[in-house]
Amino acid sequence: MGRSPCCDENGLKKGPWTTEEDQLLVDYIDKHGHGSWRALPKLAGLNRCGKSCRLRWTNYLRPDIKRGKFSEEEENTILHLHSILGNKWSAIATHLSGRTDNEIKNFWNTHLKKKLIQMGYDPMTHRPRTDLFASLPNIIALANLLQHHPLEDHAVRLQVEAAQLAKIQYLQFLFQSSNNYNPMPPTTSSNTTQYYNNNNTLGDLGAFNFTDFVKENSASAPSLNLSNLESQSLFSNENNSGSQLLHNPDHNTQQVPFNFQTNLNNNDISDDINCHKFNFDHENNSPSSPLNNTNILPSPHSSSHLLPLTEISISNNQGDSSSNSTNNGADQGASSYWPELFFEEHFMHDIS
DNA sequence: AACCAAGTCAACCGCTTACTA
DNA sequence: TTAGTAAGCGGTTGACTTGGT
Repeated sequence: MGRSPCCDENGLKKGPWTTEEDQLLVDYIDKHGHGSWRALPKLAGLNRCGKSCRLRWTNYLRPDIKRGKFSEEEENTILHLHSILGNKWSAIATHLSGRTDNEIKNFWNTHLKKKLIQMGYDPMTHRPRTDLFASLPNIIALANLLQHHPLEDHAVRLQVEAAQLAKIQYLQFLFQSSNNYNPMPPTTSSNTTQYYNNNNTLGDLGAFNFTDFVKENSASAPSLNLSNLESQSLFSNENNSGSQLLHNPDHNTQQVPFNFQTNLNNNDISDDINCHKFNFDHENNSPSSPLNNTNILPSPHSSSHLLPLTEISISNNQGDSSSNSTNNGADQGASSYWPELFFEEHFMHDIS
């Protein structure tokens, strides 16, 4: 496939558009429509490349563009859709009338991403961040707190939690580095849980004996006992509500966060997305998203402001052009099966 | 008032897919 | 089937703005 020639040639103008150029473009499109973008600049009397004209029109001059601050509702919608679609800005934009993909992308990068990070959540997976470096600001804040309010109960408790977090993080690191961790579903036929490397073979540790691990650690972590784990269905195929795993022998399906699992054979997934249960899972006490607890997400029944999600495809995106640079959030959510369960809130509380 | 750092956002770049001859 | 072109997309850049010192 050849690349379209770039506009550097012929000394075409680049950079910010003037009002005169805008007017020329608007006038031309009003009269003739855009037709071929490549041919448009000459016909419209613009010293720009067609691509530049198209961008200017679609991102700025189009009459149906809504400008100005994003409303709270729009913000919620973006968060909601991003948790499902990842960085599919154009797909997200189709559900926010008047907003362009570029605008949404900018808004995400400058506002929403930071917001999630500040709340301690990974903006790509929309899940609590479990890496030590992500927790570092909290630990530092804790240290400062202790300096100013030494030995307060709350501060002491936080300190203990921070120390435990560091320990757990170290454990996780050991497992991952030993196994070249790959989130194949753990086998449930016995208490021996096997972990696989990228070739779907056992990693260096071979079969990791979860039972032994639990026994060894249950003294310091009360929730780490098998009956607890079983009752919480962590290792059951049923009711994996906190982080649902899509079991599929061909390994092409992905784990989708927030209990979201769409029927891949169904083109219209709007019902799945709009009506899916995104709320905090009280039964298992396992929040799977920052949005669950904080009501940032619109409730499934109040999402009437969402346009139908009829064009969204959550198929295997391996061949998608957008996959060349960064994974979308849903993809990344699939990359950590049990460690994330392991670090669920009840675990963290008990282990501290 | 001047400087600097951080934030914002329009525009560009480079890639991909779709379409067509 | 192949190659060229058009258009769409997401990431990145850089000019501009804002706020702090």
